[in-house]
Amino acid sequence: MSLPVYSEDSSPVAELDRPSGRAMLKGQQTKQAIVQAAVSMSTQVGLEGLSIGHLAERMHMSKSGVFAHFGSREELQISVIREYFASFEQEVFYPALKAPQGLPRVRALFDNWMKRVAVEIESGCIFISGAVEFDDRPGPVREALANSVQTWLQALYRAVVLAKQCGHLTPDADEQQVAFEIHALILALHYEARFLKNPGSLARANRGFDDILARYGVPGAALISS
Amino acid sequence: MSLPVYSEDSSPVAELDRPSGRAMLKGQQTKQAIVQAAVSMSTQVGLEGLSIGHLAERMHMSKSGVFAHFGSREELQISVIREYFASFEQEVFYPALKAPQGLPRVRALFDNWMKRVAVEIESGCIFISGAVEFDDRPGPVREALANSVQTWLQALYRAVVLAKQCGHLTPDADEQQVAFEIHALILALHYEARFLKNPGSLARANRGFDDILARYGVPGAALISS
DNA sequence: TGCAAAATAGCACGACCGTACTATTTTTAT
DNA sequence: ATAAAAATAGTACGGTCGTGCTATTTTGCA
Repeated sequence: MSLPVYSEDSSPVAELDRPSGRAMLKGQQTKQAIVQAAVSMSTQVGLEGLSIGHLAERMHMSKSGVFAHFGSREELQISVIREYFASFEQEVFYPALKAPQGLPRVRALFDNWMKRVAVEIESGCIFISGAVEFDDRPGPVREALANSVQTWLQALYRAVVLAKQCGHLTPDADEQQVAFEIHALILALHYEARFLKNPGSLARANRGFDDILARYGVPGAALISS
Repeated sequence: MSLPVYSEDSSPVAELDRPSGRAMLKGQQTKQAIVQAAVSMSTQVGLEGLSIGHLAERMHMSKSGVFAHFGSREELQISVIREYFASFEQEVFYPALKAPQGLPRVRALFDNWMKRVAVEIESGCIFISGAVEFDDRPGPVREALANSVQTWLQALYRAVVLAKQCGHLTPDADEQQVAFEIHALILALHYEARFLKNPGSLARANRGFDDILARYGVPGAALISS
């Protein structure tokens, strides 16, 4: 065995981390590949179920070879959370910024979120499984996880606030309430589709969102302004 | 050490299992006490985090002494689920049957559920943590868990159906949708209060329920009929 | 009261885990 | 090409876990 093969992802990791400057060190490439495999494993078995031995096996590396990149299991878990959050941002948050402020953007955020969760019905979601695993287990892992989730929920909340400021929502609409109910729909979808395998959950989450807009949205407002 | 002391619960377990006949065997009492301690542990660390060693320690018994009552870890977990479900039934479901059919009963079910979850914000909920742990881990434990949850959600659903039949809900109300959204509120409350420690979650779940009734409920209907 | 049965304890095994320590190989820069 | 540095492998240790096996203790009934 000469050099570790990144069997997880045949596409080469971006050769350049920073566009200018020296190419990514070999170790950094490997680390990146390990983290990606670790994310993939964690979605299925959770951050607690993630084991360095299994990860090494999947990477065709030795346990100590993998371990050396992180120095501790906790650091590995935190790296997983960071990577997962980054992919979430790229997939859900940033694309929605192309939609105009107000309801269109809120809807884009929700739609992108739904698309991702629809996939995660099969693969699992670290933000949900991690929340259960680190409920009352204080420490840096819990902090990293909670920060990531809060950051995302705050972004959603701000989009709702903006929508109200645009006049897309009725003046009595409580932005925190709206964000809470959107989050609720996603959680129920994940629970009922992934665990209970109830059909129709996806449609119900979508319908729930439409109802929220029907309640708090100003009819046609999103078409006029902005 | 003469006989195991049930330090977990000083109140003696019901001396008579069946009202007539022989008193409960000593072993059955101990088993019952073990299961109760196991439920208490599982709510905090999950069904996967539950270890026979820790359980034995808490019971002031030997590992093998505890183990002998169940024969396997899986059987212990299933016993925990059964016990948890039974307590859920006693606390949430049955008391709500005293409320009249229709919206009052739906509201009673929700209120009792909320009361329980409010406590579980500190202690944890096996139906939620277990769902994440046994997402894609087939086997008898997953089955027992999913069956319990489905039974409860079905009961909630039937109460909604009844409410619509009573004329307490508008004809266009989708009973499955209503049940889904109620479940969603509970899940979001648990997530945001227990994991994120967001204040105000309880009020938002309550407000969400009121909004559901405002949308689908026939105003004053619950006061007139039944 | 004594005896069979049930309950509990004691002990050991094999598996898996994170991780420390050392040796070897590969990479990087001169 | 070579030496320093980085990356990876090898090995071992202590810990925890579920569980099988065998003793011992406790219980319940004749």
